[in-house]
Amino acid sequence: MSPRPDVRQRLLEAAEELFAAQGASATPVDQVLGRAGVAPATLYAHFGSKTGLQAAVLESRLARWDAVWRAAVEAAADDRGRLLAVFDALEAFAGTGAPSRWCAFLEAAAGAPPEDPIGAAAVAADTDLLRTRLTELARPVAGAGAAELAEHLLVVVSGALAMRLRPGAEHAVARGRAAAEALVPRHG
Amino acid sequence: MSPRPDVRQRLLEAAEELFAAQGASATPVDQVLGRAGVAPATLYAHFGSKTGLQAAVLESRLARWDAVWRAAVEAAADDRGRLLAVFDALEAFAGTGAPSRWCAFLEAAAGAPPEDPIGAAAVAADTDLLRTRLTELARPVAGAGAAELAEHLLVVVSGALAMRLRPGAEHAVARGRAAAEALVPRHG
DNA sequence: GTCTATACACAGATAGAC
DNA sequence: GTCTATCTGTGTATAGAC
Repeated sequence: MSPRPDVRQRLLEAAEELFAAQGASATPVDQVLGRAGVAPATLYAHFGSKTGLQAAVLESRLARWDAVWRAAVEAAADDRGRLLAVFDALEAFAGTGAPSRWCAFLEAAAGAPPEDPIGAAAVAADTDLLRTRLTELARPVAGAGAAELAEHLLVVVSGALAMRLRPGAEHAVARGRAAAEALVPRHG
Repeated sequence: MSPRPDVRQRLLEAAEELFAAQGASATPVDQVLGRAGVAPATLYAHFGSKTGLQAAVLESRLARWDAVWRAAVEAAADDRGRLLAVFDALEAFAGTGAPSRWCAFLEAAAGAPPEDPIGAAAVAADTDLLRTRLTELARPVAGAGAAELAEHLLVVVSGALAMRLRPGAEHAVARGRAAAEALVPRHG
């Protein structure tokens, strides 16, 4: 019960907020340190480098996204609703934690060179989760066409995330959902 | 007829290639100078700042994209083809100039803070062109539903661009086109 | 208009004490 | 484990000569 508990956790939270809001590459380490109230050496003792910190943030973020999406699926009423629940999850996820500019995984991929292991791994894990779960959820709706429908929805979800970079970012998820609804057949 | 003509143009071309391949924020000015074979002071005499250079690059790039897209529309056979020609244009555009990692306009928006005038203006101009022309082209296909269909396609196009950041980037445009084809009715 | 040389700022990371 | 203080590299931009 020291007056400064869970330094690692505080660093993670500070970094996640700032990285989400501004982008990781646009966020100096000093700013994370300032918000967490921690000294530089401590950060490097825990995470080794800024990249290590970023990897830890993305890992934690992916776990949270996974949980939020799962909950949204469970809350949905029917097969079609469960498939489209990814958009409920996107909205719910924006509510948890700090506001984020756009997708942290795409941002990591965009901000780092293609061969960078951390950016590549993070976006690969995110993509894998999206593709796998969308395919599962599409099966009751589209049967043998599930993989194809899931692929189309993966494009639309990615598009909804990219739309957050365009003017009118507030409507990005709603626009994505509208496009997706036009894509998913009304009844299996 | 000096031995070093069109310094401005050479800077623009060098910057466009490097910015497209690596992202503007990840590209140091020195690298542009090296490729163009030009001294630092010359760049600042012409463009004022790195940001100014980036703005000039984006302007030139938008003009090229506009022309390529226009040509793709003219080459298409029917109304539906003209609407979907945006995907032909995306492929053709990737062929012109240097290879690019993903969309330079979205990259500018992602790499700069939201209030940054240059990133915001560039992505706004690009978005406006996409939305306006897609709506025009959707009219013969969807009539009164043109605006709505265009909005859906804007999401899909943005998604195709974002898919270039995910594993399997080579198939990004093809996947976008497949999703779009499922969205556009077969005959008006 | 273009060059050489350099100023200035800041970011990521470390040394060594406590 | 955490802190204070600092080192080092690099990036943008400019001064001043030609």
